[in-house]
Amino acid sequence: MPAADVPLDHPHLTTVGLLVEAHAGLSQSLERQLRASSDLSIHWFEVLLRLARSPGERLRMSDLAAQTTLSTSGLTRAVDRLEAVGLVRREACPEDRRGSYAALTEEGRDRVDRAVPPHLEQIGSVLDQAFSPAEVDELTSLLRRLRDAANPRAARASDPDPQPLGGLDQPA
Amino acid sequence: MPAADVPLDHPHLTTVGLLVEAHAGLSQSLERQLRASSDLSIHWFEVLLRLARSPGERLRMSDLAAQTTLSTSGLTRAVDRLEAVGLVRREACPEDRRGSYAALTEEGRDRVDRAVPPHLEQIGSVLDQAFSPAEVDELTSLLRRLRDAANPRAARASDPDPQPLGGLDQPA
DNA sequence: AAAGATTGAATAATCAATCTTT
DNA sequence: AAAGATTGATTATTCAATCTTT
Repeated sequence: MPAADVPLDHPHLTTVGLLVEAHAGLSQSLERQLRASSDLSIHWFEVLLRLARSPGERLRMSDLAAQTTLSTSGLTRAVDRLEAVGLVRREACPEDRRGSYAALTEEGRDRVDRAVPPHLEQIGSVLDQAFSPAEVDELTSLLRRLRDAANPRAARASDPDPQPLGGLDQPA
Repeated sequence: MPAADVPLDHPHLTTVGLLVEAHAGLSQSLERQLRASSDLSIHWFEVLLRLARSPGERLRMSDLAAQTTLSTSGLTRAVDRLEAVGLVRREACPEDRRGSYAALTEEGRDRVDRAVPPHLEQIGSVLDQAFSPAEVDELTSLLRRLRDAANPRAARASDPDPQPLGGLDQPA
């Protein structure tokens, strides 16, 4: 017999369920858009964007892995494929010869540059449909705190400047 | 040369990035917990939970697919595996013989019942660490609207009772 | 011996094609 | 012919093991 006291409809299960559904829905819709406009998967776009934002448009393999959803081996394969189509190039790492950089090629940079505007348009259309600008900010702030609580590692890996809130002085 | 006017750091990219990171971080942490306490993957748990919440503890394959992140073929394989370990059973569908039900077995029901409490504890510990109760409600409401905007199909598939906010009368 | 990165083997997810029933 | 579900082939992801450098 089903245990009557197991809270199958606890609100926290709903919260997590909605996070999963929101993520899945948005990912699918963005993937479709990126595929159609720029022939990129959402994962490829994510990798290229992270590189484009990094100094020298390159990043150590392990740092790049920490900034994406991929394991280090998963990232190795992804970069293999990106390299095979000429969007990314591996570069040797002079100061630590164990290491390796993934660097954007000119073609890779070009592809992100062209992919970003229609991508932003799509994101904007979803967010504008659902929220006021203030609510987008509110959502962003809540998601950042959730991310920090659930995944302290990624919190450090990305977000070079967490929150320009002022007031917190010396970096310790 | 890098196009100077491409907004690589547009706030909307950050919002989406945080959604992805929050989802990945929470999923990983919940997966670890479920694996350790109940030997279930987060996907299996999700499937079993959806079934446990459904009338008769069963659901048509396609409805179940619509409520999860899986495609119909992905769900077929997942149910194959769940059936192989005895947590789910397929049942014929009398009123439409093309169809098929996935139904919880007694053992399956037992597994969810035992998995839910420690799972809720883990979710609670993350949410309580990051938010006040009012903020959890705020986040939930924002996520629901985002989900509805990004994925109208899932919005209908799950959530039998969207929001007990009152005021909106006839279902039309 | 530990860190950075890669590889082999195993697992899981998808698309397109197929089969049955409506 | 369309809907529900499954299967074959392909692709992607992970874990554990390996190799090189520190």
